[in-house]
Amino acid sequence: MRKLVPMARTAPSTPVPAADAVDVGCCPSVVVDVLDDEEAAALAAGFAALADPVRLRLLNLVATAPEVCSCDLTGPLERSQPTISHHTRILSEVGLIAGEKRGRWVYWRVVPERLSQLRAALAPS
Amino acid sequence: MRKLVPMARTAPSTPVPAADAVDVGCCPSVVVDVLDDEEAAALAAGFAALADPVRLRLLNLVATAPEVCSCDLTGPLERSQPTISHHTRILSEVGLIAGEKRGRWVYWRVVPERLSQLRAALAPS
DNA sequence: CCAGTAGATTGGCAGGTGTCGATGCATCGA
DNA sequence: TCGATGCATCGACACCTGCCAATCTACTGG
Repeated sequence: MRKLVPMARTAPSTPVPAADAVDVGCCPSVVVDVLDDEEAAALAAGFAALADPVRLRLLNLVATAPEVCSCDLTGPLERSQPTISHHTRILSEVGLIAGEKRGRWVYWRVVPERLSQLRAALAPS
Repeated sequence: MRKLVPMARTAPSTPVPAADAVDVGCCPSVVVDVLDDEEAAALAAGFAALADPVRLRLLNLVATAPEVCSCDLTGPLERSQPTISHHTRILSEVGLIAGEKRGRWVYWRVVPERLSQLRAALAPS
């Protein structure tokens, strides 16, 4: 710890008096709220799903079309079918995409609400 | 591949005609643009920095105060000093926080512009 | 100059992650 | 009914990541 600071700064013991009370009720923000361990873990899980280039491009492909079949992902993403299945699974487990099986194929679409939640977590207000 | 679709859907070959031309020039969006490998990798690196509960809470502590000393992070985050140093390094390497050394201490603050960039990548428009 | 302190670095370990080939399961067409 | 196909699962491998103890570096105060 330090004894004296060369510049005046707010005490870390009182970061922001009562900002968590203004919480919308659905999406805590990293910037304005005070995160506890659970909230941080939940948000981290969401961002972890976005922390891979292949998954980001997969999400991108699904987002820029009404819906996309799994079979149309292996080509553009240049990954094997099991790998694509692995990534769609991860994205769907955190609720970023949702799949519907029709016949032999699975069609994916984005879940914009989930995307908005993660985006709100980075919002300054 | 499939021969016939049970429901009409847009061809994957033309996801969105010319959306990348409307790019702001600074922040590609997963939802509206067409991501290439480099853009996806850059974004993924940013989200990877947010994909850890300890780092999220660290960012949270720094964001909810004008600036925070490293020595004031080990306590709330309940991690050793090398681990805190490890996390501040990762967050600063992706530009989410910036540190300034004053005397024996390093004071951290958030870089809101970088946060906005990542947030914009999740924006629907 | 020297002892004390804040922070960075190193080394090592345990667990997680991305990838693919092989295989299993369900569905469709013939 | 049977072969073909789209997708999920499994097993294995290489790599990455979070963590800490020990150590190093830079700065302060005496």
